[in-house]
Amino acid sequence: MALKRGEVTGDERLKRIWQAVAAIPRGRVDTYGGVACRAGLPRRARLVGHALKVAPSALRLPWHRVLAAGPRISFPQGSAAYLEQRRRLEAEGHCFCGGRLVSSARDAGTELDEWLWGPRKDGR
DNA sequence: GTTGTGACGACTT
DNA sequence: AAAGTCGCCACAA
Repeated sequence: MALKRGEVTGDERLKRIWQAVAAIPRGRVDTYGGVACRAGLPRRARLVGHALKVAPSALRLPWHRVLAAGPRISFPQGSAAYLEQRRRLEAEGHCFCGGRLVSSARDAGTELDEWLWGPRKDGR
């Protein structure tokens, strides 16, 4: 309807991204690239950021669990958003050092993949 | 239609 | 290790 270019405005993708973000379990974090990949949109990390920005608060998306590569918070250090995200992450059992998120499991050099989503043997 | 910017990431120098 | 560059795409001016 109403949309030209033979496609939607991207709302479908936004929903997909929101769904992927909502699927992040508590106490777990993911990166923009990871969310994009899970949403079926590889290389669209920026799109994920945009999706989160335009995401309605009514969705109750755990946006604070989405971090930039690093893992670090994408917001400028010291900004309100940065502090809030950090606080929420700490409330879920994460630790922060400087601009970097430090997990107790990561300390030994655990692979980021395992640290992020754990071993998935279903081969998916 | 072009340009710049952005809640990014990966690669290259 | 740090900075620069490119890719990718949506949106505002």
